[in-house]
Amino acid sequence: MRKRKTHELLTEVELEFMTLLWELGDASVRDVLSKMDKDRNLAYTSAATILRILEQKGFVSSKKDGKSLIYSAILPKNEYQSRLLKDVSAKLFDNTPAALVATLVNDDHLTQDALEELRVLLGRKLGDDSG
Amino acid sequence: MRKRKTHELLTEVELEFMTLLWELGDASVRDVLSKMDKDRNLAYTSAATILRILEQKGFVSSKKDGKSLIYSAILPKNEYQSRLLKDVSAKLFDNTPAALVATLVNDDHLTQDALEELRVLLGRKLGDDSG
DNA sequence: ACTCATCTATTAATTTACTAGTAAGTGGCG
DNA sequence: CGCCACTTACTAGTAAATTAATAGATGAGT
Repeated sequence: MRKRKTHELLTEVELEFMTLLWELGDASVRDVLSKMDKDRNLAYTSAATILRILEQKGFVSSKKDGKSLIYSAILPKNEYQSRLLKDVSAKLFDNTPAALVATLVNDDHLTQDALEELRVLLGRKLGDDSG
Repeated sequence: MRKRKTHELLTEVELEFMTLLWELGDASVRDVLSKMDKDRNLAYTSAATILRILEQKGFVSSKKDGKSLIYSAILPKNEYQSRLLKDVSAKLFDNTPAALVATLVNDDHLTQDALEELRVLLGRKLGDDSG
């Protein structure tokens, strides 16, 4: 038997929908569909199903408005960002976030400006720029 | 129809096996099994299946040694680390790695030492900029 | 109130992931 | 050689993820 999933992480499609909800705030099925790429071509009922599943899993809530449901995210985006990074850090970076950042920094995806931004951020976190 | 997967990212169990292979270097099915937690209780044939699948997907290679196969990782760990972070950055941080790091840094999972480590790292990167 | 467009809920089909059993093959050793 | 422990290959079964069709409910306009 496989272990029962705990629903702490979003699946691919669930993340796609949550991203839209995070941007939209409150949104109906129709709203979410409208915000998708046209070439996504997802059936209305499919979108409705995904949103219902997200609600079952506790990621979003819904309230009735006329005959339709208005969904909104319960799980905040920044909280999920933290959660995922924690998972990635544990699974692939030996629980050493510094190693994770090192990979990013050394991977020349970062512009000089981004690096500067990070230094400012770190400086603030470390208290001041001395020592 | 669903889109066919491209096999660029590892599944949960595949990552578990790759992690062991990265540590072991060359390894037989038996070797990998031995390195697992005892309470994992995975059948020998299950492990053999996972490794064969990893080979089909091109993540590992194998060579015959006596009657058994010796597997070794083709995909280097650091390359996969980069690949995954790129994916996470794109899907959840708007392709802005600095935002990703900001989340980590602000999440007080980081010890003071880890923060120091990061500053050193950044200093080095910002120091030897040549352009 | 009736119609109808639109919505939700249920069900189903397909694919992938994971696990393991069965069968078939092979090397080593008496 | 012939046995046997062990290995790989094949097959199957279950669960989760994704998509969508069908059926049932309901609000809005006439």
